[in-house]
Amino acid sequence: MLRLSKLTDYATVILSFMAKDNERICAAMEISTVTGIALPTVSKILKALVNAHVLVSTRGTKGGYALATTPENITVATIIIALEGPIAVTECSISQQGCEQAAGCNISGHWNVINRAIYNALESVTLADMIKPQETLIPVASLYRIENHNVSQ
Amino acid sequence: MLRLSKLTDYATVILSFMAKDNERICAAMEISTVTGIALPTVSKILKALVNAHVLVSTRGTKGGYALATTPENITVATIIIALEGPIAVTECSISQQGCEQAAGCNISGHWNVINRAIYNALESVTLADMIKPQETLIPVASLYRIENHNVSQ
DNA sequence: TTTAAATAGGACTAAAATGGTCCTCAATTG
DNA sequence: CAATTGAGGACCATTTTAGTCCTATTTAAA
Repeated sequence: MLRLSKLTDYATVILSFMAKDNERICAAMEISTVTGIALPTVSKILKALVNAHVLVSTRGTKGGYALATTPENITVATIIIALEGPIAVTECSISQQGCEQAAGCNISGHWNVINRAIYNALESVTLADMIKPQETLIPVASLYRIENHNVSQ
Repeated sequence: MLRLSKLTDYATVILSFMAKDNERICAAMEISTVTGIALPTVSKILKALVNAHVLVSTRGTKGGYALATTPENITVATIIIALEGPIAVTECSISQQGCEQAAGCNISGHWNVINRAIYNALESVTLADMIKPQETLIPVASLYRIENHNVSQ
């Protein structure tokens, strides 16, 4: 189903909450209470987001987490990569050593096209978009097809 | 990583082989030999593709599988849906009952935009594209961004 | 200077999804 | 009627994922 993991889903919920009042420092405990996600799980997610430079953290009493930049500059692609690693639909698109399938696998180039398309779609939606009321987004819902898009002249 | 399953990956390999000489009826055994994928696994995939009307089958001696339509009419989206079910990046985009997260989940509408973008990207590549030599595809690799695409007038 | 509150990092366990195999039945051809 | 091939589904083993917990480390405040 091309599903992303629950942790990534949680991450968007957490970040959406933090983006509503950005600049503010939130403790993991507070986020857990507000979102209803268990504290250890929240911690795990926040740590991953710090490693990916989506959040910055301060330790000690009064410490916590805050957005590293404005919600406009945080894309869905960045969030997904932080939690799940590089966006690639097939195994062979990541490890460059190609697949061991003897005969008919010269299709990896085509997967790369698809990967790029998906990546760009995910890169095009930011955290700021996510916290807008839904109505504003609906007109954008009619969408893209590669064959209609005359990119190569 | 937004990965699709191995079975789906195998399916594209199998279909690429079948598309090279379409119209021809291939037995599961033959496909297994050619692709190097174990027979029971090949069978499982072929059955799923028949259920999704991507392939048609004939039983009995001299039976086997053939494409249900031309490679131009079989999209990557169709193949993925056949093996993995509907394309949806989050759980809540499938089950319409919404998530139980108490507070801040009014972002499902935004996921739908992303789902549509991904779906359309996958719908835009056909089996016929997949069996073309890679070179022809590379110019298309510069890609799409929602914000540049003035769809709603 | 001590204490409490907070994150960092990683190990570990349990649960769920996936991959892969196998068995029995049904259909078709020679 | 026998051989070949697909249909359908049950099943197990493995891998992945989710979730928890423990032990530092850092910082602010008492």
